[in-house]
Amino acid sequence: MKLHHAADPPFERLKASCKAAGLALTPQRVAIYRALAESFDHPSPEALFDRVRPHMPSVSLATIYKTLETLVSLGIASELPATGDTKRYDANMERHHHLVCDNCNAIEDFSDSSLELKPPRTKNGFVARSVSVHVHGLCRRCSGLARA
Amino acid sequence: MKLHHAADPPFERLKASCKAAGLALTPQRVAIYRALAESFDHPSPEALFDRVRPHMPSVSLATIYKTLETLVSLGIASELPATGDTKRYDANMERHHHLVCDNCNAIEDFSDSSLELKPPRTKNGFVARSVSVHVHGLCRRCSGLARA
DNA sequence: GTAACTGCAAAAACTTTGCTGAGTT
DNA sequence: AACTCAGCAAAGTTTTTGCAGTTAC
Repeated sequence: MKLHHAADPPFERLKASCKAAGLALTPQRVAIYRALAESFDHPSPEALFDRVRPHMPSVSLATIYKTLETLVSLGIASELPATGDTKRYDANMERHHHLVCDNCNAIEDFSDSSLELKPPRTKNGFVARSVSVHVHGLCRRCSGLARA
Repeated sequence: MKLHHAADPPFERLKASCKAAGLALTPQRVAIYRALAESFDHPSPEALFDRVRPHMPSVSLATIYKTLETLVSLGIASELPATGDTKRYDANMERHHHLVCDNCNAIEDFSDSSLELKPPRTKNGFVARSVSVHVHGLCRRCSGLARA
């Protein structure tokens, strides 16, 4: 199946971003960005590695790290503030917030108009640019386990 | 000077928590918790190590790590969600939010009634317990540098 | 006195870097 | 053809672990 045609938003987005920055559009970047864009659990580099490998067995973990850094610098992915041992990434650049499981460290997106915030502003010399909300608690699975 | 008398809230808090949990009140725990409670920049383990060492030259970094984990399990400190290479801790357990500098990774506390949030609730199987807000931007120093 | 804790050093886990052959433009 | 990039392996950080002597209770 042919996936790299025009109606492939992640591919087009990556292509445009690379072109604008003068970077090569390599198969690794395509595969890694696609895997990230299709993930909704904010994967660690290692998790992304495991998802890309089936499609591209030769890929290396070092390339995952380098590529994630590249995607962040292109502005099409971000590193999430997270607790725990590894970095976590997200390709969803729209405004959204996070549900963080304090037990298993899973992170899911959510949007909630009751949590809409006033626009960032200046505070005490600090120049605000964006706001993110973390709701901590227990995810469905862990809260179920806790009850069992 | 005598610091361990009754009018020493951090010491009393730690003492009570240790007693309740059946843990020993060691000089290391006292020094580390005190250093954390007196810090307002959400130090990394390494930074805390540097602050404790002048008072207790024999302390080891491994003890800092173990003690921070203990303080979190006692509920008198927390690990912050953070980007970057190291963990960050906070002994301020009151509701407050964070200003995160995207340039130097400094984290400062702030409270703002305009950011007061509705109480946590259940969402899609997720059981919410607390909410934290991260305002990203540039701290006074970095925004000043950016302008210079 | 007993149980728990610290410091040390080694190990493990995570991330970055330098280099060379290969791929993109 | 020039330049950039991926993969490998080694190095660098950060964090955890095991153990023996020491300390708190």
